[in-house]
Amino acid sequence: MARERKISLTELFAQTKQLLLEHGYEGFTFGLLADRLGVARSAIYKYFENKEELITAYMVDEMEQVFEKLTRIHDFPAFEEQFRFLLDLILYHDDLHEMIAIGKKIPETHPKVKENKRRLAQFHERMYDEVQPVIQRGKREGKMKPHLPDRVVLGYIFQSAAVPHFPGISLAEWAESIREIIMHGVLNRN
Amino acid sequence: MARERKISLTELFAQTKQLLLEHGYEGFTFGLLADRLGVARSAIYKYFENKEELITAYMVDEMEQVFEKLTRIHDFPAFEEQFRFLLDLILYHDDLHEMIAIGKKIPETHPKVKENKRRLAQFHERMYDEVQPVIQRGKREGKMKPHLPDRVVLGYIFQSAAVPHFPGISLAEWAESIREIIMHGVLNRN
DNA sequence: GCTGAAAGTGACGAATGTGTCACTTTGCGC
DNA sequence: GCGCAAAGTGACACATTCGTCACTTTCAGC
Repeated sequence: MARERKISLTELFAQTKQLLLEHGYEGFTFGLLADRLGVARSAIYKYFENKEELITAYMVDEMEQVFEKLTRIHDFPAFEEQFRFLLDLILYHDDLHEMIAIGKKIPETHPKVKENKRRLAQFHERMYDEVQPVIQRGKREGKMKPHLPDRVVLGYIFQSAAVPHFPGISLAEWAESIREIIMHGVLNRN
Repeated sequence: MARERKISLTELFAQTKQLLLEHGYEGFTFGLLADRLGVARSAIYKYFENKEELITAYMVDEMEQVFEKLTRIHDFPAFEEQFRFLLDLILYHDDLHEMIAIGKKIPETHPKVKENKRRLAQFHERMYDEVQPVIQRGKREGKMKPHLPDRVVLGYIFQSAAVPHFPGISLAEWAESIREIIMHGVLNRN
């Protein structure tokens, strides 16, 4: 019973992501976004009251997708496979941690923003809950060093996605190297 | 033959760093900085023409200090000590990589900015040149895995500083864990 | 004390971002 | 076709940042 949409939510979130990565949270404006979508700035206000709400909504959406993928970790029977899956998921998702950093800066101006941030924090916890058993299983089976704190191991794996890509080194080679370092370190076994 | 300074360059750079970490490049303004320094905004223009110039100048200053420390790596005779020194330097300098990321966003509006960015890039190269021999020495002495690309190893070590600190885990314990992972990985030797 | 030069101030016009609102456009159900 | 409601537009008032400039303050040397 209404006019056809010019703005697709998918496209809007995609461009939001792009702009956030390029300009950071404070450099993100409705004007920039509207230009990219080929639409008037005021049109975006039909969907989101301000940039805090829009950005947190985008992040919830992104988190949902990643979480969805992550839960498939339980489809693998062996620890080694689970660990490998986790590393792949994170290494080929290298912009997530930047988003997390940006998320921390968003002030809770409106109730909707507060609600979105609450959901984000919840996702974070749920992801941790999902993965920690894998880590503990690795320790229990004697495959992972027991004295390393779980949170540090997870934070470490997560952060590895941010290691810069250098020209001359392919993505696959890069990922393989990072995976090897996480598992066995840079030094030879003495 | 002039009036006493109210603005100290040291203090100015310190607050610049603070503000950059809190608000990012695009959220940094002369107004914010002037407030923190207890000075009029226009006073800062006596020293820097705009924020690009100020920020790049600060970064050059910071880089100089880090580089200065880094060169002491050659004071250590053994590879193990050099490697340990490198890790300590980076792990206890955990905001550097954020600065690098910010540096990439700065547009070259003025000649002075261009010059500063040139010097920054040069520092980057010089730091790499300083450390690469250590990596190669480790490989030559059979202590480091030869198939890992030098740049990935260095990028990796550098990036490790960004692993988040969790409450309940002391800085020392954190650093010790990270160091262990970099050297030998998270898995037990099968 | 007078002077000159560096240090700092306050106010201005220009540019950009924000949120809102009256308005137009579009398409579905009747 | 008519009407209605959702989608999108353009302009307005307000706030913030930017760079500049004429001005005042301070202090060292004469």
